[in-house]
Amino acid sequence: MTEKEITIYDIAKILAISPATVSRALNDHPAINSQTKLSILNKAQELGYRSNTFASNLRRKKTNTLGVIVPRLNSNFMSAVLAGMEEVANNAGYNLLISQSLELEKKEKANARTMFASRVDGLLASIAYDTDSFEHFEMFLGKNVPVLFFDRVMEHPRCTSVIIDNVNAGYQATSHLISEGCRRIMHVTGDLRRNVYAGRLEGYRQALREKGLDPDESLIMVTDLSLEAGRLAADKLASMDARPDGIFIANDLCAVTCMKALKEKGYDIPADIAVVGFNNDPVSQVIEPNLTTVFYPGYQMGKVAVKTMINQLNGAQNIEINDPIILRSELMIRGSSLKKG
Amino acid sequence: MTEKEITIYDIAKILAISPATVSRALNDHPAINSQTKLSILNKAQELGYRSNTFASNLRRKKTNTLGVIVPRLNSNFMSAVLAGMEEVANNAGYNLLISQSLELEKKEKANARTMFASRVDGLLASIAYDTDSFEHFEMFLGKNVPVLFFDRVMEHPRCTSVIIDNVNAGYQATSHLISEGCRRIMHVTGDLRRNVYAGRLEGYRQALREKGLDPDESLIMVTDLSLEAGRLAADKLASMDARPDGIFIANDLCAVTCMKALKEKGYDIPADIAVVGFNNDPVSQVIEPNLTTVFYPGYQMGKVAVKTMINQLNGAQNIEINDPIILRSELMIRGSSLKKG
DNA sequence: ATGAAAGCGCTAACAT
DNA sequence: ATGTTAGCGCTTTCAT
Repeated sequence: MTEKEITIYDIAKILAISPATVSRALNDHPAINSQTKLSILNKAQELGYRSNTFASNLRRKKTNTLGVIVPRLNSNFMSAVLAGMEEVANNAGYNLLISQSLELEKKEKANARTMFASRVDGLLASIAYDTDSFEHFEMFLGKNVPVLFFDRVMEHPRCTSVIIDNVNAGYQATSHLISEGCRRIMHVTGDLRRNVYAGRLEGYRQALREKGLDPDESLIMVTDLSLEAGRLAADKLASMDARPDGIFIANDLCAVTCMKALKEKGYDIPADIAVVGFNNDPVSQVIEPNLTTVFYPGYQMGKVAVKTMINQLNGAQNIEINDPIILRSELMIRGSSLKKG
Repeated sequence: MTEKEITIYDIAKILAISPATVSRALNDHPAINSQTKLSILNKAQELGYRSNTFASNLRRKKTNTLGVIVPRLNSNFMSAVLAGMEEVANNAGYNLLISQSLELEKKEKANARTMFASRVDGLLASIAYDTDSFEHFEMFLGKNVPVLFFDRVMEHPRCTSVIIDNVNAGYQATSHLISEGCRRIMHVTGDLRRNVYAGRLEGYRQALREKGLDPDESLIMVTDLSLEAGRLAADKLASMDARPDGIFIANDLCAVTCMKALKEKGYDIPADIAVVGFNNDPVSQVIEPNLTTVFYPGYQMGKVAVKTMINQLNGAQNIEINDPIILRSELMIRGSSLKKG
């Protein structure tokens, strides 16, 4: 039933030339007569030839595939990252093998193994909440397959990172709250093993210290940033004696749930309590008042990550020099934090 | 620099057996002595052997890769679908090559070409808003590569579909509004070339007719279901002489924006106007009042789609008998539609 | 500018 | 239960 696949031998035979010439023509080899090349290309087209990537991969020991492991696909941010990655990858002739860890180190490891077995040329990863070990990435380095981290990164001398300046973003968010008159600012964040959350917390502390506000550790709440966590944060806030007048939450979805809970409790946002989120998720513009948040360039991050990876694969990039690549983020000021108007 | 890759020949030589035996052992061939198998497996492990999928693919003319094309990755629904697909695929030894069309037929076609060139064993697709042509799927069928559609499907005698009963879901949603006392129900939907939207509209009409309510075509609004569309829907509703008392919107995100706009205009939801959405997106539980919506089993849909595909690939499924597979959906009744309490 | 030929690593038909 | 062998389709050195 299946139509026979056309190979370069078929084309060679018909054109009475050698397979080598056909292969060269198809790969745009310079030393091929342009007439010959043209006739080969035409014939290939006519016969519906498609190159057999396996034979090619087998021969060249390259897969032209990049593995991507993300915590979850279902965020606006990740979707933007992937769109950016795909664009650059496609243009450079690479495929993407994408998988999600669902925030579990265990699944992340399984994904990594699959990628390894598939012999991806490079691996791009953003790590799960609970990942501690680097071991599942080590095997790639062992085979000289570059590993690049983006957003949620691991420090490793041989791995490049593409990130935003989380410290600065946290600093901006907190400074903004302070400048709006907040003096007691709560911070809800995620697993501090992850750079993104540790950084934002650090920025929060910096801003407080700089303005002479004493960081009160009881105002810091480490959660899983789930919707439920947002509700819990509101409960905690409401139960405090010295009630906070501002709250900085490291994730918009969580922040939105928190806002909702606060409103139910009768708080006026921002008058009673100002709120700042993180991610510029669409919901930030759905909730009322609209949520002040930190935009971060997912699309660009995806593009930069893949570009960097491909440069490394092409040897254009010195792998020894792998300082983190830091992208700009931006505080989007909206109603939820504007006490002063 | 790169460590030498271990092949079955290396293992064979060390163990003084033939490569064929090694291959069989590694593939769990029944006719292999369990002692031999064990020693081969141990040695493989010890040497860090990994099978070369290209050589294997080349030989077997199979890639063990399924292509997946979705409109967008950034929805809760799609992310659930993909998680389901991944689980089944991984367990069956298949990889997933995932790409997004961003709702553009043009990109969908480009994605399809990439998948084709990558020789995926099967293609799973949910089609873009504006796709008219089937041509980019035809090439797969030409090579006997099965194509399965899920959620947003195209009718084709040789393609299986995995869907929910959109007509029934639309019927349930609308009937619910009617039973809550609504008499003039607006319907905001997406491109009617897509089964999901056409079906929901059909269900809406059925429910109205059944209750003796005359479907008023001016109450039907075809949009791109974007956030902006939600605002426009609210504007339209407010501008109508005979004002609707209920609205059924075929997408939660759009519904939420619409609700927000309605509340700004001073409408009381559900008293003035009852709202029903679609998808059971997390935002449906963030907006106030919580949004009544239709849950639909993404995770299960993904699992079923891949299972069906793999069955077809294994010849276990008769490809000629490909009635659509219909999954259950469920109306989640919440505050936004409860006029009667 | 083109060709001959070897070989990438694996699998499967056939043989024992 | 195990071995022999051919070949999947391509790329690439070496020759011409």
